[in-house]
Amino acid sequence: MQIFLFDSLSRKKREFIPLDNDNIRIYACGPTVYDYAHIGNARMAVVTDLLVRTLQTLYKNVTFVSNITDVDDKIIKAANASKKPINEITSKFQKIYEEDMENLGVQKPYKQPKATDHINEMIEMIESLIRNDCAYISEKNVLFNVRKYKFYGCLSRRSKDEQIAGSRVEVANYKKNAEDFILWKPSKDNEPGWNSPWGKGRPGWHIECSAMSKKCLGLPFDIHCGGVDLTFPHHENEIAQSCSSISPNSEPNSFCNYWFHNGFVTASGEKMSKSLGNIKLVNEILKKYDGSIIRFSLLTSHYRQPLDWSEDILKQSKKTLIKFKRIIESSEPIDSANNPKIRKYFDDFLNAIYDDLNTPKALGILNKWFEVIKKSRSTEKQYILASIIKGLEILGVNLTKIKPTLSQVDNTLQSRILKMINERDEARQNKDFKKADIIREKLKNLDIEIEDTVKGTIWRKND
RNA sequence: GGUGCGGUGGCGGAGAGGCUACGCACCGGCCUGCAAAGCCGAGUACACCGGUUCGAAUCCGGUCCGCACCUCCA
Repeated sequence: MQIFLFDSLSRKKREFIPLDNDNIRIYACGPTVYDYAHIGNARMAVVTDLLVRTLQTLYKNVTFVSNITDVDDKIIKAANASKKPINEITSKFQKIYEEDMENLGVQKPYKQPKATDHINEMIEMIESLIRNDCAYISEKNVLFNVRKYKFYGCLSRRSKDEQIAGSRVEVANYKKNAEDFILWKPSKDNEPGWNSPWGKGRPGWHIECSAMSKKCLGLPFDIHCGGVDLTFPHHENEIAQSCSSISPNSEPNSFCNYWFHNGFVTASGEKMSKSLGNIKLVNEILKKYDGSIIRFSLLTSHYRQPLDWSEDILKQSKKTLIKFKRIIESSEPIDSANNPKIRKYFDDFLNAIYDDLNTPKALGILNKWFEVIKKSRSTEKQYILASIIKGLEILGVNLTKIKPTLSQVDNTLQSRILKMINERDEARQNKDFKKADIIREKLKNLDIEIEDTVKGTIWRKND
């Protein structure tokens, strides 16, 4: 079985062929830690994590590196606004990010390099670019000369002239060409700065990923991941820098072999933005829904498709997962390790995932199996069930923590509910169904749903 | 203006020339004091207009609409 991935550079689905079978190397542009992570950040992390897990089914060693951007204009702004030191902001939000992602079942990257720990590597790379005549110094800035890289635009497919024509950005007068981008810029007094051959300054945005991917993985590596919005200019510039630092006009694949981009998350069909006030924070959603439900929701559509986020997706996912949880918990577990009978079913699932991570198709297969299990009494059904469990494992969905409800009910309300249920049970025993129904109605008004089972009456709070 | 992605049943969402996924909701039935849950069953679809073909949601041409990027942004 082979894995196929859509490569944004060639815009084709390509079979994944590792550069080194014994070590698969992946890099993903990680978060800028200046605020809470939103659902878009989460999609990127979850999808990349799924890619890693998928590769791990076929390859023993998968080295996944994802950076933390801890020096940036937005961070400086956030620090000034809150009047707190920069590292207090970045360490706080890095911690929150890591906790949130852990809740979503995202495995920790093998390495999580911080930009501020790699200033020297960035300076070295900038020096090599100057040496290779691809960068120039202008008014204490160091800029990359886009005209010196003949493949510039290969990823985003933009011609330079067209770009300039429609550009909304004002061209700084220290640039030779409008598209040239900053590698190093002087720091103002109140900004963080490092000594460099060009004076006290700080790095431009793009150079960090080039420097850290090279340092942590070596060049070239297998797959570079990120959100589609990063295609231009961030990834385009990374290619230009990384390749030009090797030697002028190095081919794009001297940097990395596959480009993996995930689609955007929107809210009510529009981009999440602070001005619209429609940013959905992972931290907030986690208060109401288990991380596995959020993760599952993110996987209900294909990773390259746009995803319009809504509470409906969460509700539906929750239902589906509770359905799976019930059937799994009511069945006897079997040892699933390398059982050929399981393999037979499980390969169907794997094939869907191996086909450019087609999670909706894979989920469809899981649901079909679910139907089979319901109808079948044969021993075959336990193999199918084991396949469902294995499938959910690949998806990184952990059912153990999912409860029918996550809503908090305080003790007073709880005892009140139990009292009412007792009253109702008494009424039912006395065949006073009218009274019983009135009590149920009252509970319903408190958002409490009840269910009479053989084991007695159970209740849950509706979200 | 340029670049890219997309428009599939009430909703979500795969598929990519004949096998018309899948889930949620809805409807009918079983079960139940009644509900709920569970089970059984039915229906509804490929933005529009042309063309190719025995056959198109899928290929070709055109039209309309939506979103994103081109500026920090996952």
